[in-house]
Parts: sequence; C-alpha cells; structure tokens
Amino acid sequence: MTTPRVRFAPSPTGYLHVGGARTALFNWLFARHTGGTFVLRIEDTDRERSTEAHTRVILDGLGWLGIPWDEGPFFQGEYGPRHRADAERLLAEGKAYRCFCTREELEAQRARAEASGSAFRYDRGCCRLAAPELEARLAAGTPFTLRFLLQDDEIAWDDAVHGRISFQGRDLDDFVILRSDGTAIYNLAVVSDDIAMGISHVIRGDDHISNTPKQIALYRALGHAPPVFAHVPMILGTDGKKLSKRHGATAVGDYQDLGIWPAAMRNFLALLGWSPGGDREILTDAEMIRLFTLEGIQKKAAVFDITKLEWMNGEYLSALPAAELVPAVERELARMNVPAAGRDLAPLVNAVKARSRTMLQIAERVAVRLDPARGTLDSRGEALIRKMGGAFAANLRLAAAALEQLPPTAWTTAPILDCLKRVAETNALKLGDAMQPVRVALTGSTVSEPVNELLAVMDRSTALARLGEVAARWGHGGDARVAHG
RNA sequence: GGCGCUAUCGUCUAGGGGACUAGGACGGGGCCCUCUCAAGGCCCAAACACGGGUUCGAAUCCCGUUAGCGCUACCA
Repeated sequence: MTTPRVRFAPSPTGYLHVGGARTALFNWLFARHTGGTFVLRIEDTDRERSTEAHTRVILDGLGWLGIPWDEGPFFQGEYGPRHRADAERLLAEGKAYRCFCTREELEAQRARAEASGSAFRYDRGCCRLAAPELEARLAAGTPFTLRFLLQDDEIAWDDAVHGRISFQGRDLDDFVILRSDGTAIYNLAVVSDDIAMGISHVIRGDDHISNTPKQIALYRALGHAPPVFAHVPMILGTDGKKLSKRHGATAVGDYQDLGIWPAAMRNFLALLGWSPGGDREILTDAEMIRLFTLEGIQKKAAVFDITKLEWMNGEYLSALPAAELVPAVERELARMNVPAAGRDLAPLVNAVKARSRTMLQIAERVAVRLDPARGTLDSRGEALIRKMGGAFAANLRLAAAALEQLPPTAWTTAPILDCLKRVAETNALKLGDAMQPVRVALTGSTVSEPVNELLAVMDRSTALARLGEVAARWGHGGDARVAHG
C-alpha cells in the first residue's frame, strides 16, 4: 500500500467551526502518523455563499491552531471543466441522464410524496424520454440538469470508525450531479476531486454518512475504487444539540479571543472523540501523532465542555516558559490600552501564569501589576477590609513604613519577605494579617502570588506610592474603596 | 414520515466474555499543605438506558424497545 493521502475540505461559507477544526486535526494526525500527505481543499462551488473573507478566516484559523497542510490550498471552483467532463462521461456511458424538470415540478413531486407520507424519490420521468422528445427539448434549448442513474443494489462499506454500514440503492434517489448552469453539485465535485488528488482516506464528519453511498456509486461509475471512509462523530453543545452559535463560542477564532493556547486547543480537541487508550490527558503533538489511529475514534457524539478546555489550558500556561507567552500578552495589553512599551513582561507573566487559565486572565493580572491603579477592589477584598476594620489600615501602614526602609538594591523577594516577617513579629501580628492588606492594596484582590513575589515583580517606587496612597486614603475617610479603575 | 448513526459517572473517556466491589480526567464536596488563591497530596459522592437472548459466565456478542442525533436541495 502506498502512503495515505488525506484531505480537509471546508467550504468557505462560514467561520472555521470547532467541529471542522477537529476534523482537520484528525486528518493531520493521521497523515503524520502514517507518513502520508495532508491536502487542504477549499470547496467554494457554492458561489452564492462562498467568500474570500471566509477562506481567509479558515486559513488563519488553521494557522493559529498549528495544523499545517502539505499541499494546497486548492480551490474546487477551479476544477469545473474536469467535473463537467466526468459528468458528461457518465452521460455518454448511460450512467446519468438529462432531467428537464423545473424546480417547480420537483417541488410539486416532493409535496405529493410528503402528503402521501412516503419518502421523496425522483420519479425518473426524464430518464425514459423518447428520442424525438429529447431532441425537441434540446433543440428548444430547455435547461436541464444531469442526474446520476442509481442502481437498486445494496451499497455498503467498512467504515474505519463505525464498522460496516450499508444502504439500499432503492432508498436513495437519482441525485443531481450537474446543475443546469453546468457546474457540479457537491457529491460529484468531491468524488471527482478526491479521485484526481489521489485521496486514499476520507476522514470527515458523521453528517456525511448519508452522502457516502452516493459517492461510492459515483466512484464505481467513474471506474475507481472508493477510498477508506472514516466518519467522525459530531460535537454537541451542553444541551446535547449540534454545537451552534447559540451555544456561544463555536468558531476557532472565538477560542483565540478567549485566550486559549493553540497547543492546549489541539490537545483538547484531539481528546474529544478520540482516545489513545489508558489514562492519558496531556499529550504533546509527537505523542498524539504516535498514538493516533482511526480505530481509537469514538462512535458517539461528544459534548464540548469548555470548563475542561480551560483547565487544560491552565495546565499548558503553567508549564510554558513565560517568554513564549509574552508576545501574546503584549498583543492583549495593547488591545486593553495598557502601555507596556519598554517593559520586560516576562517576570510579570511568570508571576501570574501559574494561577491563570486563559491568556486573558494573564493579561489582566499583568496589567494590574504594571499599573496598580487599574486594580478594582473585588468582593473578597472588600469583605476582608470590612472584617479587619481599622486593623487593615494600621497593618498596611506598618508594612508600608517598613518596606520604605528597604534600599532599592534589596528590592527582591527574599529581603521583602524578611522585612514583612519582621513587621509581623515585632508587632505580634499573624503573618497573614500583615500580608493580606498589602495584597489587597496592590491588587484589589485577596488572590495573588505570594506577597513578596508580588512586590518584587512591581517597580519599587510604584508599589510604595500605591501602598502609601491607599493607607492614607483609608486613614482619612474610612472609604473602603482601595483602588480605582 | 423515510433512511442512517449512536447509547459507561453531570461532562470527556478506559473497557473489546471472567483481571470490574466498573478505572482515569474535568467539574462538585471534604481534609492536608499554606501569608491568600491556585497548584500539589489524600479522601468522598457519581455511570454500564431498558427488555430479551447466547454463554458456566456479559459493560463487553446478538435481537428488540426506548431515547438522542444526522441526512432527506439544481447547499456543502
């Protein structure tokens, strides 16, 4: 067997859906695992709905996700002549026929079928047109489509994920392969292209199962062996319905905006409907590639659980070196209008990434440390101030005064920690009671990295100014607002 | 309606006749650690849709029921 050739064939009629992204990922993993080739083909034959902007979004989405293709992108719209030639060959060989029925006539047929409670199936009225009648219509220039003449036999295949699937030809109808304007319909275009591109394995969504028997019939009529089909399950929303816009984020770009790290997204998507077996959760690309098999794909549709994605993303952010995160944080800061030019963000990112689940959280926390004026007192911070009352301000002043004595050269974690510990000791305070006011004053929140690290990561002058300002404000008015923003 | 697909904790899943008092992960609850919050460690609650078979033995094989989903265009 020669090396596999697979393809991802999205139509540019919308954004890159996570379901599509996962299909692309599976194709890529399979290609890499088998040493095969991954082809990208844009199926833009629906001129009405296809746009270049959508194509751009899909390409960018794959780029961001980190799924590279080996060949393409090819554009299906460019293969019209071949599609037409294939269709005409089928016509010449008596495997397809001209259909002069108008949309209205077909509508009526469909309505009748529905009314009688039976399934619609084209009645082949145009199939047995007498020669003179046919000539007359052609001479009159009556528009026609080309329909594939389907045999009644069983059409079955061994699906790589579902096992044997079979359809009865008589349950299918003579579907249109060429529009009256001479362009190909999906099923023909796909088969024609997959043959031309030497595709050996078609890995695509479950929703294409019912197209498969038609395509297999086309392969045979065209004189080619069908490829291996692998139909991967759908991705559902939390309500069990097909994932769609109303479930919130469905486009790959949405996850980029949410602050998901591409590698985490790949990992999460791979585990949605595929399992390497055993208890593995966090996998590198190399491991996924090594372990990937079509047999490991789940038959059942999977619910997209964003909470687990965020957990996994957090795992990645914690493990990644801060330097790798910095460019993305800079972009986010720019979007938030936080001036960060000339600042080394790595220490800041490093300080906050361990307890952040998204890039958005990292950026927000970095922003607060860069410019403490941005911090807004949160509910927990406020509760703490209420609870401690005057002690809050008193302890804050003690800490600020002591920190003021620390020379700039000693403004690093260890000396800061020593200093704060001394404050607690000499004033018979619990360490936490000395630390928390500082934390809240600086971030507006009771949640942060250890206070000594928090201080060390900020400019000494900004931190001290901030501490003094908050202590003073508390002392004067009893105003519980600690930070503005 | 017709055709097709699917069915293990709330969710993602392991499991492919005995190793199952059904394992892991997210989420939830508790404890430990601790200057807070995470992380980490330990523990708890939580599932084989239902009914028939086959078999000495079924989460695993077969059939049916039910439910969910998909397709049913001169869309892809």
